[in-house]
Amino acid sequence: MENYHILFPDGSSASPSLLTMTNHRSYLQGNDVITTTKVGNQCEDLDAKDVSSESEVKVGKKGDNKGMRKHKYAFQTRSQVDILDDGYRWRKYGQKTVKNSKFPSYYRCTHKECNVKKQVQRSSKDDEIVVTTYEGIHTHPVEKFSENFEQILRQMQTYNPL
DNA sequence: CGCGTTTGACCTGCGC
DNA sequence: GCGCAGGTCAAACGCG
Repeated sequence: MENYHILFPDGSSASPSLLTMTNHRSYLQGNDVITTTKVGNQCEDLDAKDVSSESEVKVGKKGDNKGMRKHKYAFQTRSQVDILDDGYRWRKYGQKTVKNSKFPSYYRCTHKECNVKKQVQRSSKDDEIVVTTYEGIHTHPVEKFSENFEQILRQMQTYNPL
């Protein structure tokens, strides 16, 4: 029932007992699999690999590279629902039809002066796979606790020194 | 009434 | 330079 595990960038996985699913079973149901996935400059990395590391993505157009960095990392979740309750409040600001019948949705953190974005899209090949891409670092604490994601983020921070 | 979603238009980067 | 595709804006709308 609670067949649920998380794959971390170093290849280790969290035991299901580490995660308290009580309050979030409606979001993450049995057989859910969360996989942290590297996001390079191209999002096609998402479909290619299932385990790699969080990365800092250099943002900057050619000829105007100021060396500015953005943190960007992604989850692959196997779930029927798109929206993971990660403890933050998200406001949807766009949805776009893309060629390969994918429908990415774009969300922004509603907290003022916190322009963290996330993009949610379903995998083109496996309809049950939801790819959630986070971009940016929250400048404020979580607004409500989500125990399973707290664990995830705690692990993620190991790879995200700030 | 305030906040979040929907949705078409608009903007911008990139390949040809 | 042009056109396409991805990303964002913002007005209208819905819901609690």
